[in-house]
Amino acid sequence: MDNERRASGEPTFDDVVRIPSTADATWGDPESVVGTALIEDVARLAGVAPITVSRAIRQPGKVSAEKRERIRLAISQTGYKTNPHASALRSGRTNIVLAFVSNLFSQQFALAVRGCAQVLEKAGYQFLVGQTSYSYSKETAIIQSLQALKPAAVMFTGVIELERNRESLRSLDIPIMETWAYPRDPIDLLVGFSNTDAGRMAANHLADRGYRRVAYIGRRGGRGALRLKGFREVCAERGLDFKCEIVCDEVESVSDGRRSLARLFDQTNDIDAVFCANDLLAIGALMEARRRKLTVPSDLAIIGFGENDMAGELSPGLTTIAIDSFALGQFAGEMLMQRLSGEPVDHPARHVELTLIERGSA
Amino acid sequence: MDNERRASGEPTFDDVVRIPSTADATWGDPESVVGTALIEDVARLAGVAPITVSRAIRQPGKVSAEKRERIRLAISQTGYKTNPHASALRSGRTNIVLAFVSNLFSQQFALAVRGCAQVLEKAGYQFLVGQTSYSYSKETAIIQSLQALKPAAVMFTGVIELERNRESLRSLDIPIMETWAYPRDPIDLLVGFSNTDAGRMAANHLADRGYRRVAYIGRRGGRGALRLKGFREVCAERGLDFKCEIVCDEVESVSDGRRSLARLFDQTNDIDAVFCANDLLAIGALMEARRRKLTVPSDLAIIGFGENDMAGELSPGLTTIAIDSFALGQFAGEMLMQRLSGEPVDHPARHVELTLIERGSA
DNA sequence: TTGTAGGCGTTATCAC
DNA sequence: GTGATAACGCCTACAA
Repeated sequence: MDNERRASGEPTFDDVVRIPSTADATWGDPESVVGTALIEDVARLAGVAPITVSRAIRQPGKVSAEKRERIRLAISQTGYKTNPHASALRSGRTNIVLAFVSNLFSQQFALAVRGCAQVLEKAGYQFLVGQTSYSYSKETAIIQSLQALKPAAVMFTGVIELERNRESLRSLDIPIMETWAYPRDPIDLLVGFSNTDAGRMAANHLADRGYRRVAYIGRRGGRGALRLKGFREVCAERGLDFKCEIVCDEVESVSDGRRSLARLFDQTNDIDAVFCANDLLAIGALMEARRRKLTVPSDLAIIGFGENDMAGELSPGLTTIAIDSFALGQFAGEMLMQRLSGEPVDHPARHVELTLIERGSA
Repeated sequence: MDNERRASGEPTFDDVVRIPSTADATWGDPESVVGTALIEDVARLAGVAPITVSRAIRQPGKVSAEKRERIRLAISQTGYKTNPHASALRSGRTNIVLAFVSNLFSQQFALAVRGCAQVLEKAGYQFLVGQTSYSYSKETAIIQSLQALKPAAVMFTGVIELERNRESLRSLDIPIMETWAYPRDPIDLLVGFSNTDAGRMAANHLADRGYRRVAYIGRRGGRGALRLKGFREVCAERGLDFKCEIVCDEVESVSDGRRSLARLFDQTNDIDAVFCANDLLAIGALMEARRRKLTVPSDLAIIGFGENDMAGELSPGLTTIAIDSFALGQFAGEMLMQRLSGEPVDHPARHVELTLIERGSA
């Protein structure tokens, strides 16, 4: 039959694995049931009032062990699940933690989100991710909607720049986590690093290696601007000749980096090193340099930022400034957990280390 | 001051851009207000009953133009936002669409999610993403929670294998989108492609190019198994010698591919081509081949799947089987929109094309 | 086209 | 430690 379908240009069906229900007792909770039980049903079955069931779930310590056990049984018999909307409406709380990334494409953000999710999901929170797409209007809309959505906490892979949004977030009165930068005045919690120092490290490294005529490729705004600021500071301090800045506002792909290096050479050939605001751009630049038969690093040195997992696999390997994004996410998760469980947070702003990884490219 | 901080080993603060509130009238809705207005407040201000406000929001056609205008004004004066939990509790509906990806790391999934989000957000839905982490137990837990969460629709970058989960999803009675495969019996809606055909295409291409001793690197389960099935079918049909399968259950990074090719050579040197279940693995294999001074494709041909954005940037370029993930996501979004707006969906299972992109590696 | 009445399922509050 | 009562904010059902 597949052969007939193929002959007529139709796709072959995939024989997707099906795992029958009988086999899944391993994963599901054994006694669960399809129907939609209410707290009242559980209460009746356990011979208690609904509120006691609610307490047994939220504050087990306040219910006698005997009733707690009866309720536990009744819950598993009925397959009862709390209705999160009813609960949220009455209590003003949910167990949802939201993370917003500017860009789902970034490996670094994905790692951080995963690290944070791992910590919070372990504690029973539901972790969901949204995109801000580098857009202020979308960020504003999202932050407006948080007021009514009542998440337990919110995390951003970035810092919030609009004062009004900062104010809105503060007034939510929930833990707010900012990351990926090191501002003086975070909204609430912070796990980040100094982008200025990242730029400084890049310039210092290039200066140490004897490069003198340098350029920058990256976004004009946000963190890119901070990295550039640090970079230029050190250029001035150490007498490097900052030749040129290539503004590249699409920074999500290798081809953006390749095109940017091409644009750079349209402007000048008189450079010996380039700092790329992230590793994807740097890898693209590396590719373009190779295409132009330039030897890296002797004809052109390239240094990146962010430790893409391909950085070490290329030849020459990409010299870059790494952060441990997964650990950053875990720290963020742990700090959020402290707030959520009412513990005092001694240091609401945590710094994570930048590490220069020297490979062949600079 | 920064210099002192640096001297003592402390990080430099980032001077993050701050955009004051006065400047953001451009982005926010001009008349919005901080406070938490209720539908009742809007109704009073507009001189109508609360239910009329509700109608003006949900079914504007059923409210006279004059009142609609008064209500619109009152809403913007009060900054009223519907409470989604109250709304969900009463109506059993939300405007949240959830997407679940097995792996936030994949460029392809990120593109698909973005395509889908773009369509649904335009229509006013809130689009959030969760991770299933290739885990059945987590997938099951997530699907259980959907019952109470009442999303407007759900999308998966994959198909659901556990019968019980398929049943749970069906009983939600909301649009369910599966993707990334082409099964005979999707749960509800499908935008996918034949993984079996992808494997067949790979084998046919290798056979056409004269390669005879082939191997496979990829996951044992899920779509990897389907691609392998198609690949082996054609190997048998065309007399290719299938030498070896390297099971690699971590498929998220280039280094996994590199290690897998090394493991392959531990088993046999007698191969001339390898099919990698995704491009990240294939790129890793390419790196490892280069490290071993093998010439690609004459010593070893490599073919991938999925069109990572670096595939075309390498040299030799990676020959791969591409799908347009962003378009897939958009199709999925459009199909979901049809269901959500009550239009009939003529073809609930849509097929997207596989395209063999021949570059240098095979 | 508009409005009235009532309840969605849970939990805060207060009383015992 | 336990329970009765009421209310969270909105929208369905029905009536006018």
